[in-house]
Amino acid sequence: MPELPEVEVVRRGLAEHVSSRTIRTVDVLHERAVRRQDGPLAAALIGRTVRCVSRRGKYLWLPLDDGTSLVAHLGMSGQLLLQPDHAADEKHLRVRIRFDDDGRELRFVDQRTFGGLMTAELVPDGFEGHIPVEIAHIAKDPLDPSFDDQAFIARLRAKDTEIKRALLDQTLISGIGNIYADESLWRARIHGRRATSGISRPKVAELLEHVRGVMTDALAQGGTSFDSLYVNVNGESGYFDRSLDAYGQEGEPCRRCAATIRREHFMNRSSFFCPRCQR
DNA sequence: CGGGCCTCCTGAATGC
DNA sequence: TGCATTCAGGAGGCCC
Repeated sequence: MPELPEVEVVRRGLAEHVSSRTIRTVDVLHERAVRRQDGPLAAALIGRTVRCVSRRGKYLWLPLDDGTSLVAHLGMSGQLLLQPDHAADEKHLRVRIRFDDDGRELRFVDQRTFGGLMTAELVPDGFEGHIPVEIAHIAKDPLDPSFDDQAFIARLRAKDTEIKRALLDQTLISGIGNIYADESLWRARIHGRRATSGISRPKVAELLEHVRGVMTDALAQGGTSFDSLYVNVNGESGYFDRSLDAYGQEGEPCRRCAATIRREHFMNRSSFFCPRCQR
């Protein structure tokens, strides 16, 4: 389940291996893997040179030499792999991109097909930088140096919703999924169903610091548990290697107070929390 | 307009 | 043992 830290690990791996390379062929093996695309993906990509690899929240994009970009979202089970041309196709290989050189090919592999690729024009984003127009509505993520803490705190407190819903709202703050939402709320000792409007500014600021803390911790572990040389990035294996305090810990003692971690249904998924620490 | 529910999908885990 | 059901969840779309 790739969230911001896992996607950042992928970004770093890709940046090292696909920057400055020119695309020669594109094979789409599963139509669903291409989203919101105007015309064939191949037509938009062949002959283009990759400048670098950027990320916002859970979205990745490769700026190209014609002012467009190749945008990727891993969804639930997506992987971007760099493989030798002769390597056997993965069972869920969806898109194959070969370059105009002897290096490895880029493969988009996705079992559940919740992820996808598309091309999008780059549009100016603030004072510097550009962003694909299709994801311009995605908020900055908390590891972005230009993330505005005070604006985030004000917007969150003005919302009429529950705090966990707000953390998962990618137009308010991006990069947080179910796992990091639960972990951040546990660290901040806040129940996910608390009303955003009822949480003080300092408490929201503290929660934001816990979001950054858990992501930074995960990124440090992700960096060591993945082999960046091969970019065999698998969100699930990284997640299982991580030590979690709340998510998936139903029935286990809370590491802080020893109360039993509980699980509740929330938004058609699960929430894990400590009933004593998180009132 | 915005909150919040529904849906897409496949394979592992669970139930009987 | 085997078949059927449940569960996992990111985010666009849609309803109210």
